[in-house]
Amino acid sequence: MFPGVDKVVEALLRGQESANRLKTVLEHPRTSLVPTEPLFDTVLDSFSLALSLFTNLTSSSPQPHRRNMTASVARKSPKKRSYREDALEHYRDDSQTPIHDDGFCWRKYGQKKIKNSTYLRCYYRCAYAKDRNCNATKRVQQIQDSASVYRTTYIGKHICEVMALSQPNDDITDGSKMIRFNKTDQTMSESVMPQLVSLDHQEITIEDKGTDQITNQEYDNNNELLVDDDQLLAYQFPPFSPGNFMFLDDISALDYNSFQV
DNA sequence: GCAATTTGACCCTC
DNA sequence: GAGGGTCAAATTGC
Repeated sequence: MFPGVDKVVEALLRGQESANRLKTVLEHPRTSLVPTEPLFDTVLDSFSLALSLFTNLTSSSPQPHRRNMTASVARKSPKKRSYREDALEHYRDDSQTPIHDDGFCWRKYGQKKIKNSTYLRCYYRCAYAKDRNCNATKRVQQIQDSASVYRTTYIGKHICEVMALSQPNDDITDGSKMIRFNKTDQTMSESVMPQLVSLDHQEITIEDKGTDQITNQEYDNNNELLVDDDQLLAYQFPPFSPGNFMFLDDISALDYNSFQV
């Protein structure tokens, strides 16, 4: 078997496990106090990881799940953000349907007719931009007539999500509370930390052909994926794109023969 | 009444 | 001056 395929399957199985938990929670909404969002995140992160590993295995073809990370540049004007010089982290996704439900809450703040384009470009920012000083924004624009391709560009990091993960005890916003889990909820505590992905002990190198970016992933003795803050943000931002999302039923459709050397 | 969306104006970069 | 991103008042919907 092609090296690394077991990692992909491992990540998919983890996503499946979380999906099953989510199903259980949704089937008993009245008796379950478990929030669904962490489970959603775990499912989506697992599939994002699987896709990253999978595209690395098949890197001879163009990668649909591409990231274009650029370094942050100091803002020249405090009032106006330059979309060229103040380049924050970017993620672009082309899909046949506009991404409305990507796991984050967006608020539309504008739309504009773009030159040489038939369609309007819509601008969204994080709904918690003011409350949590989250600078994440996204643009959605239909770019092709025939195939109805929608390009969604994510810019900036979701600070609000990081805050949600790092503040398990206190209020995040006025009137909203985070639910604290005790040891009996250990499975949920694991779900709240989606960056910890149990895999075999080894190092994986992910090379992004589009940006020539190489990422090394290390695993500790506890079979947990070691992810630094930047990697965490990269994985959770955005959690997934529908065009690249692989449903559980599709796992069986994996062509393992293609991994034969 | 409040929140989300719309839309024209404003501002910044090239 | 053109093009694109954001602001903020007006509008709409719940």
